[in-house]
Amino acid sequence: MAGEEQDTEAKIKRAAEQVFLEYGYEGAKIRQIADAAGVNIALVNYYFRSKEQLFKSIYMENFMAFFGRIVMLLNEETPLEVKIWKIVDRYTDFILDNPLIPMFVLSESRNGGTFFKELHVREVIKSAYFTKQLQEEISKGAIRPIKPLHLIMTIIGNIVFPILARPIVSYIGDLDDDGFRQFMEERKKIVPEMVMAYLRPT
Amino acid sequence: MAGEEQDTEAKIKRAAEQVFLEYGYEGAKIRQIADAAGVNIALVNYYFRSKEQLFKSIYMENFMAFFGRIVMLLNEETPLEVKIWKIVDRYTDFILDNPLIPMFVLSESRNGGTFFKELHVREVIKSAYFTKQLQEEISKGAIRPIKPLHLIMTIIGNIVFPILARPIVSYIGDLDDDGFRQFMEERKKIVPEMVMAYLRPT
DNA sequence: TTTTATTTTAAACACTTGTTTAATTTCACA
DNA sequence: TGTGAAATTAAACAAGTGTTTAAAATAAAA
Repeated sequence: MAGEEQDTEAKIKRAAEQVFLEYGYEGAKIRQIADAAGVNIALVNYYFRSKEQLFKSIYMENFMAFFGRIVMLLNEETPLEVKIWKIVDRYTDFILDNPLIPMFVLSESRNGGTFFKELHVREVIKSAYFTKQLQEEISKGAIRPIKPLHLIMTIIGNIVFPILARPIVSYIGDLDDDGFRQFMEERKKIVPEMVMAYLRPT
Repeated sequence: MAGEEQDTEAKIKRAAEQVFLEYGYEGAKIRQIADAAGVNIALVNYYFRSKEQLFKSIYMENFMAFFGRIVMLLNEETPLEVKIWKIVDRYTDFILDNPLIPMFVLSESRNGGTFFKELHVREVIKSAYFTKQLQEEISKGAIRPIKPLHLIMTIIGNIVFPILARPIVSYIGDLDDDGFRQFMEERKKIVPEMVMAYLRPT
């Protein structure tokens, strides 16, 4: 079975990611991570020095997955309306495949845990093609004026919020897993239509 | 100074609410709560039996504040468009006054912590006047068809999501407290306009 | 094989956790 | 004023926490 087993360090990291994503920093326990990885607890510190350092590396990766995906989609060189439809479609799929990432990334950034600043996210956004593209469309009078941050918040919020509120949404709508997925699929049509209805000049 | 000091039980509960809202269930420590209340740690269990029970009562109250406010606004007997403008305005103010509630309510409901089911929220929504009103407007052809849950998610998500992502939003937009508040004020106009632009038949 | 470095382990460490106990103080009321 | 219940406290408890240590097992190098 050559190649089936991965090296210990990767095994620990994979286990830690799963546990951190489900329970958060405070809720995750080193022993639980070690158990999930099938290794001795001392090995966790042997490879990663401390719980905090292990957490940080995992947080960074997930923040980049969460955020980098948005930036990537925003900067594709497609016409604005096509792009908006595509963002909603692709990002919804991404979030459905990784439903724990948004709550993890957002909830762990509330109490001073702002080491995402190290990633220079602001510069990435400001220099983004999307910002320029939006400004041009506004200048042409093709769409109504709106700040990029408002548009991004609207698009992403409409996709991500139902995931964050999923237990409540599923309960209220009486939805099982398939039902919830279908609910999200329906939003792939509603959200871009709503955004475009707003942007189109009257 | 009669009436200035409240009774011990209330003092503990107020302190616990503040600590739980900021740090979550796992992050909050009994000793921190007792310190914030200025009482001996044994008193916390004396009045509330256990951490879990204290947490639950606080969670329930905040869930009701978060959710009851929505239901209340949804069920006012005003024309639909007026109502949507009013919901966004009032709920934004509510959330700005209680910015920690959304993350608290949502993040603590991810891991099986689903005791909000005890509150019979589903029935409240289904029997809501809003649901009926929406159906009537659709039948009349006054607005385009949409499921109530989609409309509610869209409205609430557009208000609440920026609050959940506030550290990131503030960082990207380079906003201080006033700047963020102004950002939210701008949304009071954008969100209802977007929703109405979608709902109005072509 | 012998030697050296790397990896893994069992056990303990020092500290924090929620909770309980038993004694003390406070206070209403007879 | 004296009595008993309620409120409060210091201290301890048992279990759980992240981390470290020192020895053992494994792998690599000589």
